[in-house]
This record gives sequence, structure tokens and C-alpha cells, in this order.
Amino acid sequence: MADGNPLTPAAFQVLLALATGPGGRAHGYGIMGFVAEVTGGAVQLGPGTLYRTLTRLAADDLAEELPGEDSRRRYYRITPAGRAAAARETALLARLVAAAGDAGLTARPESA
Amino acid sequence: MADGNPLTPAAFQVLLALATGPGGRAHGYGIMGFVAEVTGGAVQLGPGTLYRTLTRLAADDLAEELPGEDSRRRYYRITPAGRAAAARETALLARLVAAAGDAGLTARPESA
DNA sequence: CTCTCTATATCCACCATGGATATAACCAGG
DNA sequence: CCTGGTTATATCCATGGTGGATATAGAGAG
Repeated sequence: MADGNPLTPAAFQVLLALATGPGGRAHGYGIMGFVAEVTGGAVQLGPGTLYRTLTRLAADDLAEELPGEDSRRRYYRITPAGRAAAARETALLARLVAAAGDAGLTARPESA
Repeated sequence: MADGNPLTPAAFQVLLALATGPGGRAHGYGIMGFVAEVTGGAVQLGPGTLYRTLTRLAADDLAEELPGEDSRRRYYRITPAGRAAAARETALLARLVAAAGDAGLTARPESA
């Protein structure tokens, strides 16, 4: 998972939340809300997926914990390697979205 | 999986291949090549994932088999429900890509 | 005739996901 | 002061999606 392979959906969404958060950092519970918001409620990470993904990202050096930020919250920041991986995944998704557009999969199907 | 929930990556990619294929149809082995091509080799569906996904899509009425097309190949076509699901997924991915762009995750990180 | 490529199919191990559950701190209200 | 709701993290478990190995078979090339 620390290689050049595609990220899991959850891993990408968490990295996106970290990159979007103020100061390039975010904490677990806030990430849940962010992902739900940016996906219009279509994706709602469960706590199992969330904290497991954060642990995996940290182990793979795609994110790092910021100690001592807050007593109750554990903040994480995206690393340069995490940015690279997320950028790679973004390019892949953009390619798929573009291909879907070419195939007429963007508009409502009943308009055809 | 037949509801309004997000599609798995493999399911989306297969539906995209079906929608892109000439006549809106494609066969299993051709789908493997298409997905590898459109993702620049980043995604290579294994046969297990591929045929299992096709079976699941057919069971969920997102794709249907076209019988008697070819003796050796089994062709599948995307259904209207499949188009709707793929279009929904495309919109979700486009939203994530746009959010990634806002977060500066599109360009190469060392160019900043 | 054999080897390779195309093509489909099934089985299995791995692990990502989501939900349930537990714990604890903080805050508002009675 | 105590209680309930919200924030927040953590772990466990069942489900199932993914990928690789394996098997089978027809077609075409040498």
C-alpha cells in the first residue's frame, strides 16, 4: 500500500480531508464529517474504516500524527508522499471521469 | 448493491467499459484490456474480480448478457439502471476530483 | 502436432469496509 | 452535583470485494 498502487477509496478520501483541512491537518472525527459533506452524504465512513485507515496511512508514511495538538483530539497531517499518492489517485480518477463523459455517463440517462 | 449506494471501483470500471464498447456491449476479456488501457495500466482487473463483477452486475440488473453473439465470447450490455448508477458514480468521483483540485492535489507536488 | 494466445470459470487467501460496542471527556440543564 | 447528549477515539467482528492461482478449451501460428 506504500507503493505506487491505487489507494483505496477510504484512504483517498481521508488524504483529501487532511489536505483540505486548515493547516493541512485534521482529526478523525472531523474527517468523518468532511467526507460526508464533500460526497453529499453518499459516503459515510464508519469508525472502523476511519481509524484503521489513519493507522495504515501513518504506517505507510502517507500521513503523520501531530502530537500534543489537543488533549482529546488526535491530529494528522498529510506527508509529501501522501500528497504524491493522492495526486496520482486524483489523476486516475480524473481519467475515469473523462472517459465516463466520453461514454455519455455524466448526464441523466433519460435525457438521451 | 442494486440500491443508490456507490459502486465498487471494479463495478464502475466494468460499466464504463460496457458503455464505451461499440454498440454499448463488450465481453469479459476485452474489458480487462480496456480497463488497463483507460487507467494507463494502473488498474488491472484479475479474472476473479472481472467475472464475479459481471455476474453481480447482471444479478443487480445493471448489465445484461447478450446471448448468441459469439460462440466463444460472452457479451454484456449496460442497462438503463446501469447507466444511471454509473452516472451517479461519475458525479461522485467528479466531486472528489474537484475537491482534490481545490486542495492542490492535481499537480505534481514538487512543482509547488 | 504443439505452443501460445484468447476466453471463460472457479476457488482461495487476504484485507478493506461498515457496524456494533466500549470508553471517556466536555458541556448544558435541572 | 449529577445526568444526559455530543464529541472523540478505539477495538472487534461479519461481510464481502479483490487478486492470484488454477483449470479448461478453442483458435491460429509455426
